[in-house]
Amino acid sequence: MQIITEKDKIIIKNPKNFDVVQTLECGQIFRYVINKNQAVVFSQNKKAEINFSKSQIVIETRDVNYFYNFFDLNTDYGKIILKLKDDDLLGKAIDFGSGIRILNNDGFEMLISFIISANNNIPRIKKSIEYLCTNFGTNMGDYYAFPTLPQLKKATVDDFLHAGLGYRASQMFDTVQRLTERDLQNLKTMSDAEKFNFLIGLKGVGEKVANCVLLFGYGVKSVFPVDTWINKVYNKLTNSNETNRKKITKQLSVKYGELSGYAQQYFFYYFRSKF
DNA sequence: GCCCAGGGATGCG
DNA sequence: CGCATCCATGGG
Repeated sequence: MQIITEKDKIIIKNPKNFDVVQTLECGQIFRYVINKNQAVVFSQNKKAEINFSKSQIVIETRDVNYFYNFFDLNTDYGKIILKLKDDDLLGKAIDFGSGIRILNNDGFEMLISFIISANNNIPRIKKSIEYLCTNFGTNMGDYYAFPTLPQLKKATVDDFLHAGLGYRASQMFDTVQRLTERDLQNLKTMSDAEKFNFLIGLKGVGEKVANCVLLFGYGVKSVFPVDTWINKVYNKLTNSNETNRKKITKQLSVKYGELSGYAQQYFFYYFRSKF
């Protein structure tokens, strides 16, 4: 595929391993709208409008550099797929979702989003996040930005309840109040293990949520988040009835190593779509 | 009414 | 440690 960048536009001709719908609907992002051959995607305070067809993807945005990296356009997914495709379990999932790319999203936005995601469903997660944006994020004119940490510190437990967080409201309040902007800066310089340990120390963050934040918010591809779907996948593929997600997480991340995050997304998208 | 959703916190042994 | 139970909320 050929990538051409202009002042406020990224043009991708003959896209390979880049399917806009698959990339947006594989569960890694909650702020987007798809309408036929168009999509709008939000990250932090930024927006990108996308027109796509089989032969071309055009991304229009005021933040070309940001979204070039956001859509991971420096990564060769053909190579990744080549390494993973031999795997006995993964072949079909990759055939089904070969256009998935793992977005380089914002760490704080992923942290808040995936705290909300715990024991929740995607439509409701989207609603809650939308509520937080419109009530605490900056008005950008035709949309609201994702709230910054200082903005979200103004939210009360009741606000989080109104956002539909349920029992996660108090956890969210605790974490938002405790987090400092220095923490967010420090996170960027920590090792992967240090990041993980810091994250699971926060209320509402366990192993799965921490791994999602690492994978989608900090570009750590060696983690394998195990949710209810991956749990089902694992049991189906191994013909078992394992419920210990820690065991599953360890086994799968050992099996797929540095490519765990990619493998996880192919599995998740395939099984959630088909079953 | 029951079961489920991109699970985590808590308590108990 | 490992394990069971509980947790708001909305949709099917």
